[in-house]
Amino acid sequence: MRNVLLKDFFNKDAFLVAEDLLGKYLVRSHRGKERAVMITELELYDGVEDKASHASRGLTERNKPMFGEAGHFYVYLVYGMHNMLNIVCREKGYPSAILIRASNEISGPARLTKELKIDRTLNQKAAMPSSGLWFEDRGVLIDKKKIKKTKRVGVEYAGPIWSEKLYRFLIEK
DNA sequence: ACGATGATGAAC
DNA sequence: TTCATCATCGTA
Repeated sequence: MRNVLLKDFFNKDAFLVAEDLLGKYLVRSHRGKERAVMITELELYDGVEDKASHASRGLTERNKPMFGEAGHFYVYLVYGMHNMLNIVCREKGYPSAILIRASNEISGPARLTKELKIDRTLNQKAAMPSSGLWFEDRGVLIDKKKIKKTKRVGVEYAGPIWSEKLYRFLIEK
C-alpha cells in the first residue's frame, strides 16, 4: 500500500517540510517504467524577503507556482539547459518552495531531473501518481541529529545575509 | 577554470 | 527590443 505525500504534508512551514522530506522517496512513472529514489539533499527558499529566491522580485510569470498551492511542482530551466525540481510549501499566496538537490543514487539537481526525465511539462502539476511524479513515505526514519545544515549552493548573488543562511539540508552519513 | 545554451526580467 | 544573468555540470 502506497503512502503518498499529498497537499497536507506540504501545506506548512518549509523548514518543517524540509526536515520531514529527507528520507522520503521521489517516485517517477514515465513511459511504463517506475523508479523511486530516496531524497538525501534539498534547499529551501522562503518568502519574498529571501534574496536568493525567485520570489524576491515579487510575482512573475515564471515564479507563479511558488505563490500557488502547496504540493504542486515548480520546475524551471537554469543555465539554458538544466531543469530544477521544486515542491511548493505553505498556503496559497506565500511563496515558498524546496529544491530537490540529490538522492541516494543521484548527486546534483540537474542530474536528478535528467535521470528521472523531469522537465517543465511537470511545472505547476500536483505531486500525485496521476501526474507521473510524486512523493512517498516508505518507512525510512531519519534521526534529526543526522541532518546537516549548510549554506545554499550557487546563490552568492543574494548577498552575504541570504547566501549564508543554513537553508541546505543533507543526511549525514 | 571555463564554456554550453536559452529563458527570464529589467532596462532602454 | 536588447542585454546581463543564471538555485549546474562536464571537460580541461
